Amino acid sequence: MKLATWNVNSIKVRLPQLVDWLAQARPDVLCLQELKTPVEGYPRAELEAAGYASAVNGQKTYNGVAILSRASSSDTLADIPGFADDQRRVVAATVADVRVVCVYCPNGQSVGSEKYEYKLRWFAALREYLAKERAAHPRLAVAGDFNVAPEDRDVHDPKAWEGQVHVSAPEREAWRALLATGLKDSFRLFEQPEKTFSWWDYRMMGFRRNAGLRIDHILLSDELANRCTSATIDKAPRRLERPSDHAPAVAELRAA
DNA sequence: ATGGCTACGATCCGTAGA
Repeated sequence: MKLATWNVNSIKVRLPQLVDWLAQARPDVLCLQELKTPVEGYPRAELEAAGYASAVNGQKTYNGVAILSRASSSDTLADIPGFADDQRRVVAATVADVRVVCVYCPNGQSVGSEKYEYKLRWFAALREYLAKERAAHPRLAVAGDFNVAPEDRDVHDPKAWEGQVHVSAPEREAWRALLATGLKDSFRLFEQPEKTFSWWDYRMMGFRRNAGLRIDHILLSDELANRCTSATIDKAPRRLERPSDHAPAVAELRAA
């Protein structure tokens, strides 16, 4: 099974690139973030024509997530149960024998801001929810835009970013608390090239300078981590005209 | 130089992203 995640920064703008990428990469499951459209505007028919079913949790203008799958999905769940939130950031579904949770974690704006406090509250709620998913599903994958660079090697310029949002100690602690529910960062199961990132600022020629962060992740329960044969970031879509500022992360699992 | 793009929905600027 090939699992992927991609923050597309508007599914309407990126639909042609998305359809091309699906045809070329042929993931079995793709988690999408920042759809920026309500479910009524979601291009379900176009993606069905491309061979993919969709579980969608949409919202006008902001946020919005979906799980695309070649096989049909079941037991779809929108949002974090019991966490009052008007931002559509989570959708979960079961595909074949794998429970998939797609997340668009809050940005946090700046350390100490109201949005930062929201980010930390949100991560605490996500952790409680994932602990339950993990207890119910030994084969669990959690994929998305986490808006956290877990370690300094996930940051192009750790000195410049020190203490900033995406790398601050409380955010990294919240990240480790997610892993402590029984999940592994698939990317770090393998030797990786240095300075591999998943997001680059649109400004200041961020991509050309490889001034990026690794903030898009695929977490796997132990059972799936044991089946994982590769974990990569596909930079090709970031090179296109009018790209998303994020690149897809991909993890491959061998059959059980 | 604390800006610089990009998307959106409101209008020709403000909000948000990271």
